[in-house]
Amino acid sequence: MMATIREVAARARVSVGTVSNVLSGAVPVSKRLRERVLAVVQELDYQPNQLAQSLKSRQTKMIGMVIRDITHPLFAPMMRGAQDAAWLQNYLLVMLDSDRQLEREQQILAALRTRRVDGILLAATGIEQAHVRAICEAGIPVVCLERELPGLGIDCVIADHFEGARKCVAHLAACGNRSIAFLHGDTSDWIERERFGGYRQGLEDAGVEFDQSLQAGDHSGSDEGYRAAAALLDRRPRPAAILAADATVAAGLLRAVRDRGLRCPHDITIAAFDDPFSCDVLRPRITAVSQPSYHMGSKAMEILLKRIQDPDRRRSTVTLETELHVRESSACSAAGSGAA
Amino acid sequence: MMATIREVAARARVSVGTVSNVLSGAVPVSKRLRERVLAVVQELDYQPNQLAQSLKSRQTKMIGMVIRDITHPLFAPMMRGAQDAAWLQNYLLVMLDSDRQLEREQQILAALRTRRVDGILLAATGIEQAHVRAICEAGIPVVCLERELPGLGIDCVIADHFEGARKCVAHLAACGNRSIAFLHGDTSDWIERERFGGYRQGLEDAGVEFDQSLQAGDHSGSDEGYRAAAALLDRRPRPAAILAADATVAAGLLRAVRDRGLRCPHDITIAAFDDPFSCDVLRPRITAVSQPSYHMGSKAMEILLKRIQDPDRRRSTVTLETELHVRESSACSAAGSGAA
DNA sequence: CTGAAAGCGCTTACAG
DNA sequence: CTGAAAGCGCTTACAG
Repeated sequence: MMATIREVAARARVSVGTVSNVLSGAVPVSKRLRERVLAVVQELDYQPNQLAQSLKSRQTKMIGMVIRDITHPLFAPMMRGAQDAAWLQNYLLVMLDSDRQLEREQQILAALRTRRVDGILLAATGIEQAHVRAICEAGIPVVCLERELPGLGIDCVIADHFEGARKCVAHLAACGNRSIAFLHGDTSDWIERERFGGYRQGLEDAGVEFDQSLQAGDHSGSDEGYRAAAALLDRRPRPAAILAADATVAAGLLRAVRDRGLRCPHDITIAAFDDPFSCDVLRPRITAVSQPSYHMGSKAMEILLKRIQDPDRRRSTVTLETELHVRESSACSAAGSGAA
Repeated sequence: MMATIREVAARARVSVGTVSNVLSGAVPVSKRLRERVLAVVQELDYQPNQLAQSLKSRQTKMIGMVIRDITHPLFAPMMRGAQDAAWLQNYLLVMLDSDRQLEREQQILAALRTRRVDGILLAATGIEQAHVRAICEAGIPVVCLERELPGLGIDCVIADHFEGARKCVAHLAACGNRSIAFLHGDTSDWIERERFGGYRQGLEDAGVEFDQSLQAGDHSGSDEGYRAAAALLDRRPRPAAILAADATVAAGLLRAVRDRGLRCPHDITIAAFDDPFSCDVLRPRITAVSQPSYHMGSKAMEILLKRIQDPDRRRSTVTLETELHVRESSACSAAGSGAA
């Protein structure tokens, strides 16, 4: 169906080597032959078979990106960033969705390996598992997104959750909120712990004493968040502000606020991580600390491509700043009612 | 770095053919040799090079899916559906995002072609362009999602927008709404015209005369929707219900409703296409006619794989039913206040 | 400048 | 059952 280099060569009455030389440009070819070859290429709509090229050159110019959950809004910009950075250097980014299933993730990694992708970007789940180790040991460069990986000696790109939380608390405090509660998500997660650490730092910076009774929750999930938020909201005196540690508990928080007929920010100030409600039509819009997803994706790709160039490069972890989006849910005169 | 079949053969003291036979299972191999081979395979963590396999077998077991805008919520379930259907038949689905840029789409298609994917799923933009034709002529099976393609003779999977609109209007009418307005999106788009057609059919079914003054708008976009919706809302008497033709004008509609302090569904009933605000925390939740994205993806993949098996198969267009999600924005006693 | 040949890592008839 | 050989579609020294 598709023309091969041999057919092109035959039709142009040259050797296949010459066709290859014309196309690659690596070796000079006389104008006469070059034009004859190009004419035939055009005529046959010849496209070199990259499989064969890759077999020789030992590179596929293809990067795989494994996404834990393609429906999660965090990842769309990340994929964009990675893809844009890949194009700049003539790599094709292929995206795979593991749907939070470890087994699928494993199959995907195996499939990428057997197809000899030049590198892999991991925004996945089971990143500490043996199958990732196998990939690394097979010599395929890997860059991990979102969290650091212990032991595998691979590059990572993460967001500065600690500092993000600190900045957010500073903002809340600057608005005059003294009793600032923390609505926990999954407390066993590194990211959550960083955020909590930054929260405490923020309190300290603001000269507010940490109050154990202003903490609630220890699991992710909208219902979990709802229950924990209810406990905080029903406390007397009610906290002035609540910082939700992840998007799922923030959703629960919002429901709890509404169920009580509380108005935000009038009765309660709210902020959350991960910009949970990208939904523009929601009112009030929620103040959020978001990860720089696009930048994380592009940065990770840049690092990956550098490592492909130079496998002995020093391993690095890049920490990128989060962004604080001040919106109506924490509006106050001190900070401006900044609707972005 | 990665072991080759030759190294395995040498180490197991057999021929490469024998290794291949053991691994493929196509030809019986004595137990003794098989075990020796498998032991070495294990020891070296040998993974066959799919590039070489594909070169021989002329199939890559890889399907490419081109997505117009990976950030658009419509596509996530579609990708999931396609991926699940692909795995079932041992194909790897790779997803590519064209970011609504025709040039990028073109590059992606070229990249997929040169990598000899076995088939392509298209949820793209410039599908009438020459570069798609080139793909088809190169003999790569293509299935198109969302809308039919003229002339190329390829399979398509689309949603029944006409019937979706008709059902929705039937619901609105059953709730007692007589004056049902239509907020147009991009009137040059086939999908929009289908929806409008279904709307008119629905009115007719309900015995309501079509009223030209209950139409507004002719472009997509939140601001465009806002303006057109404002015109409808400021009309006296105000329409009882408004059906928004796409997600962007629906967003504008919502803003216009709020700006006027109108309460929904008390003052006005609202419904929209494409389930625009997946955002669970939005109140009221909006009644919506959604495309069966997951099913569209899986169906398209099934058709594609069938065509790969049998290139001479009869061309088909599959039309799938939309889903009507009745929610608070159109709550009424007649239809139940059905929060799904 | 141009062509013949070897080789990338596999699979698959074909002998033995 | 097993191995030697040809071939998938390319690229790249190496002669000429």
